[in-house]
Amino acid sequence: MRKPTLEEVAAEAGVSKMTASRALRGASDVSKETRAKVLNAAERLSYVGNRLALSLSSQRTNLVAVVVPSMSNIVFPEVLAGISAALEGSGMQAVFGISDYDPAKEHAIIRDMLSWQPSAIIVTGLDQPGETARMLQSAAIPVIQIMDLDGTPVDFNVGLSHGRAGEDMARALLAAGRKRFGYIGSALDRDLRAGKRKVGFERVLRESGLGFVEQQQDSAFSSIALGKRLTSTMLATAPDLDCIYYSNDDMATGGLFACMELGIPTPENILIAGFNGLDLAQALPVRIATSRSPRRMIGETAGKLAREAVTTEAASLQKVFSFIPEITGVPHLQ
Amino acid sequence: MRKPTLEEVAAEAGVSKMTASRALRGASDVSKETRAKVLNAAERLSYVGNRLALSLSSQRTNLVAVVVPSMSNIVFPEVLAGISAALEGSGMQAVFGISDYDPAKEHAIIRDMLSWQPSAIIVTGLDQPGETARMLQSAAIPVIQIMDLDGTPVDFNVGLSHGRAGEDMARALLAAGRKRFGYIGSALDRDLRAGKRKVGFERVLRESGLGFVEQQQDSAFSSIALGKRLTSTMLATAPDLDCIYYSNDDMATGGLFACMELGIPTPENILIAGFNGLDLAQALPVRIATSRSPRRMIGETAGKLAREAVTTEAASLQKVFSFIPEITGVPHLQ
DNA sequence: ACTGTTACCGATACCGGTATCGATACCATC
DNA sequence: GATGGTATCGATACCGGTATCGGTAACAGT
Repeated sequence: MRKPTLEEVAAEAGVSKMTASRALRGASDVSKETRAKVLNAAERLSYVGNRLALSLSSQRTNLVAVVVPSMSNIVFPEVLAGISAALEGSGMQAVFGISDYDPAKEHAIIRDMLSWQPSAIIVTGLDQPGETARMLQSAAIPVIQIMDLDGTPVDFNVGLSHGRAGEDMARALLAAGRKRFGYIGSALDRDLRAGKRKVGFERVLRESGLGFVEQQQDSAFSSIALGKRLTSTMLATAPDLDCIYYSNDDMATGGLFACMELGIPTPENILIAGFNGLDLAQALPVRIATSRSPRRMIGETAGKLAREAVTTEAASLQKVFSFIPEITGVPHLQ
Repeated sequence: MRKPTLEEVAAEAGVSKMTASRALRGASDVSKETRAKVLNAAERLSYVGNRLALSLSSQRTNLVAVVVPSMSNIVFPEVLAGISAALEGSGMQAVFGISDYDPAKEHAIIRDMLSWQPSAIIVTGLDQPGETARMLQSAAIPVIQIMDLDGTPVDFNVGLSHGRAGEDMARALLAAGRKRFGYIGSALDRDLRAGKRKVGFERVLRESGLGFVEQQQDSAFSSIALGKRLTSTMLATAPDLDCIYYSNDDMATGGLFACMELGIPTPENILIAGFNGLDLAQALPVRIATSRSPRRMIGETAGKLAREAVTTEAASLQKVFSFIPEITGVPHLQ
């Protein structure tokens, strides 16, 4: 009652294992009649090939390992969908792992993934600890680091500069005439990219002799509810802000909802600014300012790169793919 | 420059391959000194085991294949996160695939997944075509079908009755005094569970001698933007509705935003009802009615089940796990 | 009739691990 | 000193495929 093996299919078809293998793979050295016999036998036994054996034997898995930090907002699922779409039809398969923004867990997951001998690996960010980076390096497969560009990649790099994204947003908001800034973030110790955006933002503020008038941070991960709560708190103590920069759109959306409930006109009194350009942010009854991160595009690019990197000579491929997020929803730019 | 094999580690440590294998796995038949030598050698060569070989040899992969239809809203990512969390520390690894609500693609993906000889497989829904169901059956591994309960499971079943969820929502809305219902959905031909909710909802309406006064459907997949657009259209031709049932919370949220922009008071004039109980829906400045689907819980249950099913005798395990979504946001029930 | 091609197929050796069984050394026991 | 038990290790045979090379048959050319 076990699953049939190639050997059994071959026996059923009255040929050798090797011939059966060739027939099923559509190799050329098989006569039409033999091929038909084998295909037929495989059909009868409802044979499903064993990729463990295939991969062990052929020394290539066509697996692409993907490690992302989170699945709790829509950003990384969209990246995964992009990767998955780019891989479709190539015979390659993505395998996902979630690190929960935990470097130790990330290390363990990457190690685990590598033991499956993937043909390429896609990891989020550039800030892996040295030990992890070394492990990636010695894996002898294409390593594609995504989302972030601020740092030194192991190999390939697809993403955007979050420092620059923060700077650009700050410049846009200053150009829109805002002066009294608040910042609301969450889990910045773990979401390093959000931290980089904040640093970039602050840098530009300082250049104009400004800074954050008020800050609120929480160790929990970002969510609409958290953004709403922190915003209410902040506005209670600092009602004279004219702009709040959030760690991302989820938090910003919460901020907008808080303003709506408090009856504070946005963007007139307070301009809400986030990051990501989520569909949600686009559909909101009141637009918020945001930087559209090309998440899907990053995923697709990374997936395409994985395809190419396993077939093409690595040296001939572009190493860095840089995207610049478009800023939308800043009133006077519209 | 290839990756070192167990053989090489053994040579480095001056023992046989078999002894090295035992030492690395922490088996008992190895002296402390030998074990140390092997561990040391493995460390020096930065050896990473080859799970292909391990799994092929030991005949168990500890892989859990997971097939979901979509990654474009937060629902399935949350399910995946639940599965992933439940598997953590068990030595089992989840492998995800996305079917895009396409039965043919689903069949291909499942076939592909099965070729990796997973220890268990989790698929979404109960409505796989016969061919697919047969393939699952003959895989001789635990099959866990999630999300839906309305149908005949192959093996294990974790989810909720969407028909009943639709009925319950209809009853709640009727009890709240609503009478003129609209329905707005999307891609019902593909998202069968949304269709089942609609059917259940309509069944209850009919029992009260009612029905949908107006319907809007689109072949595109659900999104906030689509919900917003369809709602605007519907309210233009049928402004006298007092309740709109949506295929899910994304669509409903779009509906709410449309009402806000049109200045229609909700829930006073129009009660917006969705499905899922997304965090978003909870945080909205105006609450919408929704059924909280236990997505994370379904994922965790399925993951836990996968763990147990591979170690425990299948016959001794509960086959069906039924969840009943809680309805929130219906005014007079609060 | 003999040789050379071509088309097709099978035997064998892997891929990198683990299961299993047997071998060896050492010690205690009678 | 012979016997038996225990601890430790290695040889061998797989797991289920594929790569590689060699063999056979059929046919064409001379």
